[in-house]
Amino acid sequence: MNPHPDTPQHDTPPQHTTTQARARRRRAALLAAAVDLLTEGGFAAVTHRAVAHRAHLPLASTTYYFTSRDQLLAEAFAHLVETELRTTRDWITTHGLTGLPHHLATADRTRQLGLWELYVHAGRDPVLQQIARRWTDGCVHLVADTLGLPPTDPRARLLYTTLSTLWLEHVVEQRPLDDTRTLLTHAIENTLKPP
Amino acid sequence: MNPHPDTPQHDTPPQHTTTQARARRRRAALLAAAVDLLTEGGFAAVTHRAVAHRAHLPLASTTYYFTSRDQLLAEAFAHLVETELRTTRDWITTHGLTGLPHHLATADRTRQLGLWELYVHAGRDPVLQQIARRWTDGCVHLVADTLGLPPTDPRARLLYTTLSTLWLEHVVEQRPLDDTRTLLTHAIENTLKPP
DNA sequence: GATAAACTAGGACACCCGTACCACTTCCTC
DNA sequence: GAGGAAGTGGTACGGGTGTCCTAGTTTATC
Repeated sequence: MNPHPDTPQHDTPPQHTTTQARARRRRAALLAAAVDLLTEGGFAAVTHRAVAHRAHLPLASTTYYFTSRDQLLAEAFAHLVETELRTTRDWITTHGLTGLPHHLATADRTRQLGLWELYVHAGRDPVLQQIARRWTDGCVHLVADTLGLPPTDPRARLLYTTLSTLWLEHVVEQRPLDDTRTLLTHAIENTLKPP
Repeated sequence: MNPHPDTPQHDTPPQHTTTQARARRRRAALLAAAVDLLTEGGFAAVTHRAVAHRAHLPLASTTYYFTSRDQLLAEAFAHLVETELRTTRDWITTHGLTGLPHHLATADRTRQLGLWELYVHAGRDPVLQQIARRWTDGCVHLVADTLGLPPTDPRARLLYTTLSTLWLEHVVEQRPLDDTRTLLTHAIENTLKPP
């Protein structure tokens, strides 16, 4: 939460931290800045200069710690996916699947937009594509766990497809939340009832 | 299909066409070029220069016929949506819903990617957002018609959510087509069987 | 303490971008 | 036919981009 996690101290160089630790912190700061920019302004907002400026680091640090912008984006995507999976898992375990619409309503919309933006972009980049698959698999696994089904159960897979679209539509089109809620309960009933 | 629909003829100006018709053709050529570029290289590929070059027209023509790049993108999106809806409707009426995976397999993947890319981007632009809503509504309507349901039937809405995700995943993640097929048949059975 | 390695910081390069400008030609209206 | 509007095409401007280069500083290893 420190806004200046590693501002260079020209006058008083750090003493009780090794430079390696400092470098690690800087790299993490750059990554966090990239994620933030991605969620705020979308894909095009993640530029070397913007990232460096956000992290309070010189421009060249971005090319030093990341070989290219693509690599930076890939790592940012992976980071975002992991964070989002963990957050959603926590939320579901305490509130259940039916509470998801409320989660959608309270969550940061631009953040979700950035995630989806990168997801679609993954269709044009093999590296990102692999992360996108991990994302889908993680979500399906999450749904299966919540329903007490094996991860390969097609019912979990199907319910996730509905969940996914409802989520995407909520983020992109900003449809009324009540419709999403009723549709979701419909879907859950459908997948569990007809044995 | 003519690669040079309106190449300027410096030496022999057109005679049997008025300039207004020529201008209309030029505008359409620019729009088509924008759609092509969008589907090929994604969002960032649609630049004034690239569009003009693709349409074999001078750079300034893009700013003459479109007030800004945003307007050009919006019109390209609308055009793409309309075309895609019509194409899919034709396909479904002749092959049925269960044949959709085959349609996905044969359709131009990059084109679909461009469509989704723009769809997600619509979350950041109110004008595009409206087009995105029209797209979803059109798809739901299409599904409802095929199933013989009223357009407001939640079952059509739900089936579309599954369809949508399967489609998106196929385009982005390139999952094996067989899984998509079996999941789709599952979903169709689920939505129609359990009254 | 010397030497190599890692890191920092600023600037520069070449490129592409959206858009504006300006002569020029062609068409439509009176 | 005259004059204004519409359309055409080449170019310039200011700005932002990814990446590279280089000189300086700090740290780790011998």
